[in-house]
Amino acid sequence: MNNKKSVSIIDIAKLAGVSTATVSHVINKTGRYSKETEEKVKEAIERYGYVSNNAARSLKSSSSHTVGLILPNINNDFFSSIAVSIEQYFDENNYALFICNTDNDPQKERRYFHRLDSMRADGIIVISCQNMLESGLSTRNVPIVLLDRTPINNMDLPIVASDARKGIYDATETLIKKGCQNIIFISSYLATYVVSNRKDGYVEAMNRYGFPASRQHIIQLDKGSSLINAETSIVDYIKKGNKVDGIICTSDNQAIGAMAGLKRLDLKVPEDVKVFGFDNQLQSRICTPTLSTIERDPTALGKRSAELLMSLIRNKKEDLPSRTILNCRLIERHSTAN
Amino acid sequence: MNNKKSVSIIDIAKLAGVSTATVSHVINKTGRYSKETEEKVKEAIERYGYVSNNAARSLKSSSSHTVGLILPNINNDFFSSIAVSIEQYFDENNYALFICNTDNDPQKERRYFHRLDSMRADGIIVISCQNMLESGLSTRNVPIVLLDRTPINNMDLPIVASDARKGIYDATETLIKKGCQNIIFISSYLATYVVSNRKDGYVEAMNRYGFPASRQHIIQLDKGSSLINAETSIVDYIKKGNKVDGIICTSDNQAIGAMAGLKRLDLKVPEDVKVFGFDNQLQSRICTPTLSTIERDPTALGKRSAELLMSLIRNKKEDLPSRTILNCRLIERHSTAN
DNA sequence: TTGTACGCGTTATCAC
DNA sequence: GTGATAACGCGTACAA
Repeated sequence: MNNKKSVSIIDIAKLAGVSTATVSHVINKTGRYSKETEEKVKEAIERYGYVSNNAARSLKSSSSHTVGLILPNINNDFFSSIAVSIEQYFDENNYALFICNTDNDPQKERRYFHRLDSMRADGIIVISCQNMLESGLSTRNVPIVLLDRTPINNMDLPIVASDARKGIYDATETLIKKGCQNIIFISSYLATYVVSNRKDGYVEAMNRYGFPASRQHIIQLDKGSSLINAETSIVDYIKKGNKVDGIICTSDNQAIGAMAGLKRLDLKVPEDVKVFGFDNQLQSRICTPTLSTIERDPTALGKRSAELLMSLIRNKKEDLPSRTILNCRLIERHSTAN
Repeated sequence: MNNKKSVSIIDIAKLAGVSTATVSHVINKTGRYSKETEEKVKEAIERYGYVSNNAARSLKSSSSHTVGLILPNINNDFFSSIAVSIEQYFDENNYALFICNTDNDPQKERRYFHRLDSMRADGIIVISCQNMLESGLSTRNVPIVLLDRTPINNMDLPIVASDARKGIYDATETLIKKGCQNIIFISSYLATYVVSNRKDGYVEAMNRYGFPASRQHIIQLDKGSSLINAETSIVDYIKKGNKVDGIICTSDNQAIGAMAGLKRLDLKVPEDVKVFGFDNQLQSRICTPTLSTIERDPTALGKRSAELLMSLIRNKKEDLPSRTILNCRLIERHSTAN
């Protein structure tokens, strides 16, 4: 279309008075050539601003030196931190990262899969928004690593995730040990498999200490702003006569919303109700009172998954862990103080 | 490497008993063919999970149906909102968006430019981290749109940005009209061209109303956490004996840090000091007191730049605005109340 | 509806 | 040890 000016390897070869093979060798530092021709070629490349055509390179090598990251929403601290971490790793290793935002739309996830496949991506890291993966994700044998979310049928793909179950368990246990008797669980609208781990952690801890954790102790929010939904939900819940002196949330925003609701009801945090958020997002340090929360380590998650994918790309399939589960860390702030 | 299974158009042609040309036509809905052959071809594609090879397609057409977005840091609400907006636009138009994170590193920005060039991107949107663009950014005539930040030499590239100068001017004027006598300006460590617009807005408003706006009224933060740096800077500044009853910041985090510093000095917001943030990030609604701020509209910025780029890609160079400047909106909350 | 030249870089083979 | 020649990968588009 608009690329009359495009300079190809052939032009460089002519200008340097050598063959295209030699130019290729100089560029890739393969094969043998004299210092002299190296100079000539490099000068020609410099003078004419030649940039090699990756399309041609990918066509021949069936590899684009590109890796895809499919995620639900970059507009989220946790995911974007993961993305930054992965991007850094691959940049250092001379791979480009293609970030694909699915907006939590399974259709879009599938489309991006095909596109990555089609552009000969060398590997894919997926934070899936699907409960169940389809078979035949990729026509070729592209290495795939599942990150954070683990669809029911993992299809033997390696997984890197954080132990949210354990994190929530610890948080719940902490509240119990601080004397809370009526701890409820607030969870997002998201597909069950995402939150089921977290709910399990809550239920396990409650049962372990002889507290009930039935359906009425669990508030499932509607889709929309978790901050606002949590606020109205907690107000409704307490107005109905339910007792609450502890809340475990599946996000910091839910917790902040819940605290706003409690304030409207003249309940004090942490004196009357203790609250745990999830993810240690910036706002947990800024809200009043400051929010205790559960930290997953997005940087570590990103790095681990990137390393794993790189090993797969390099064909070292042996000795690779099929599941890498990183611990969460409790961060106690004012919202759960005694 | 690892793609023994890769199915090409040739395989499909053989299996359907037609030529590759016909397969290509069926896929692209070009040319004419019978319903019958269409069925055969589609079935073969389905059965063998054929995915067309974009590398070959790009090689031939010199276009990848891919657009690049180069930005300083996805791990930032403002930029990631822009990215989401742009991604949606291109997804609807059947283009893939390649998001490139430069980490504010000019070297990396250049590398990504080359890579996009090399992979035959059809267009590029850049939020540059460079004061000055180099010439010869692209070997080919790739359409480029500058977004948000406007390097000194814009090289006649179209620009989409928000009128931060006017936004800051309005905020400053608002504080003046509320009776503030000693308004200072806190700006980030960033390269001057990014903040110079904003500083201009502050200086203009101050001068307009006869207030001094000299170097000592401007605090330039060091690199690092703006939240923490703003806190310590404002404490130092006031301890030195400087009077302050109004603060204009170039980010919400700076404002929140500044408010923390004021609290340490037992100064009350908004009674003793009124504070304006910038960007209307989530935390401005959550902090105490809630923060007045200046909103740019990332979604609109993204959409406008995407539309503009699309027009350029479609070769409609006429009648396109070389500068698109969107207004900012003041959002007044508790930190500037009377 | 098909045959086929083309786009461009890679790499194995061959020549000096 | 240096370098050239040419086949190859795969989809597109024009001529037939």
